[in-house]
Amino acid sequence: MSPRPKIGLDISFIIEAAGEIADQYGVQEVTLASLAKKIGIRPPSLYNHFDGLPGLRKKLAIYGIDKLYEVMADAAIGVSGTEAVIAVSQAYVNFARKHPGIYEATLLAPDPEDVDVQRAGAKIVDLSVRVLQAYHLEGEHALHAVRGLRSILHGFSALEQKGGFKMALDLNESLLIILKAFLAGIGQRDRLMEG
Amino acid sequence: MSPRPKIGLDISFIIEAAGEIADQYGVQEVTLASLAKKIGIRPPSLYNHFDGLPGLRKKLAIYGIDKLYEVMADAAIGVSGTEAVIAVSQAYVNFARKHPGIYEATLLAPDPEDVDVQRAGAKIVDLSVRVLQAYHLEGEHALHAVRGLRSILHGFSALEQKGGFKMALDLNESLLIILKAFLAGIGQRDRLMEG
DNA sequence: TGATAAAACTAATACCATTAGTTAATATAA
DNA sequence: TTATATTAACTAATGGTATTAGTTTTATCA
Repeated sequence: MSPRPKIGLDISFIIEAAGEIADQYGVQEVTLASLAKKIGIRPPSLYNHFDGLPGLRKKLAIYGIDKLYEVMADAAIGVSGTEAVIAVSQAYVNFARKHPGIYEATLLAPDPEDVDVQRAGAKIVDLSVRVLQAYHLEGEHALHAVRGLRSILHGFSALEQKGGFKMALDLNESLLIILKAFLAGIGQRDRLMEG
Repeated sequence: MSPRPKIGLDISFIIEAAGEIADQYGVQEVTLASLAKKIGIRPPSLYNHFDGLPGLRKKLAIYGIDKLYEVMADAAIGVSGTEAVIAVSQAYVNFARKHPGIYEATLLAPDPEDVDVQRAGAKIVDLSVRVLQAYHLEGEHALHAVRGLRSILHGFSALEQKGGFKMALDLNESLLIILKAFLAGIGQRDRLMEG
């Protein structure tokens, strides 16, 4: 059928290089110029591998979402209930800490509605739904809970990264307390009755 | 002492113009070129008002934080307890919806450790602490709770903006459920005993 | 071996921030 | 009121950026 591409730079290799730049210098430093320099080619040559800077950002976003999913799924192995939610959450936050640039790139896709981006993100949503099923939430309540968990995890990660938490107070302890509070609130049935 | 500046463009006017560009076209479109064009001067002239693009970003961040604080403080008037927390939270999220570019700029200061930026942000933290005092949290617990609330609000706002919530599910309902769950969990004393 | 297609390249363009140096106008001081 | 100092605009020039067009090299396949 279609002839194999000539032996050149592998697209995965290129995206990984972009991820390294993002983690090391920040996602804004991922330019066609810096990326080309890192892998030893000229900027225009990159257009053979993706559609300009927007194309690179999309591929990097999907790459990051996939990597994030992997560490979350791995953390979910062998645990259940609240313990599983916390393990998955800590994996999420630790990924953002270890790969600040790649994590930031996960939300920097030029078009969030893009099918490929959506499909990658859906896996994380599905995993979150499964892990929260221990709380036996009814119907839409499970979806609200997923939004809450994701809001906490992204908000916490982003604020930690951008220097939003300035107090001298243990960050891991904060995360644990926040998660436990949210999960306890999600778990109780009569929450809506009170004052 | 120091002579008054000649009648020229007011810095507040310039920053407001930058905010309009941010809200209309996205914060990435706030360039010295686009801003100069909007206010009818040449790009280099802007250097008389702030120190290049980083200087503009810092001023825009502080401007946004101040505006966000205003709507939050206004929402806190005449309410107390859980009602106050929810009112302030909704004001936060609504500000991010109404001013997506300005909101995004609040976290885009070139140096988050900058004294002026910190001072602006501290007012929001203080307000959050005061509003959460209804829960009579002991010592550090109040600070963990503030971090949690801020994580939820920023995470929710950012994900809503970046298209992170794709399900057809009412967003305001999600926010309310998330907040009530978190606050219920924060409120109960024996949370740490369970499973 | 020869044809094809991929992937590199050079050259050129347009837009961006930034710096240097200049000019005009205003406010302050005598 | 006049002279001076200061502010805020300007033009011109530089270097970095993405991007397009057109060319060349090279690997793969028939």
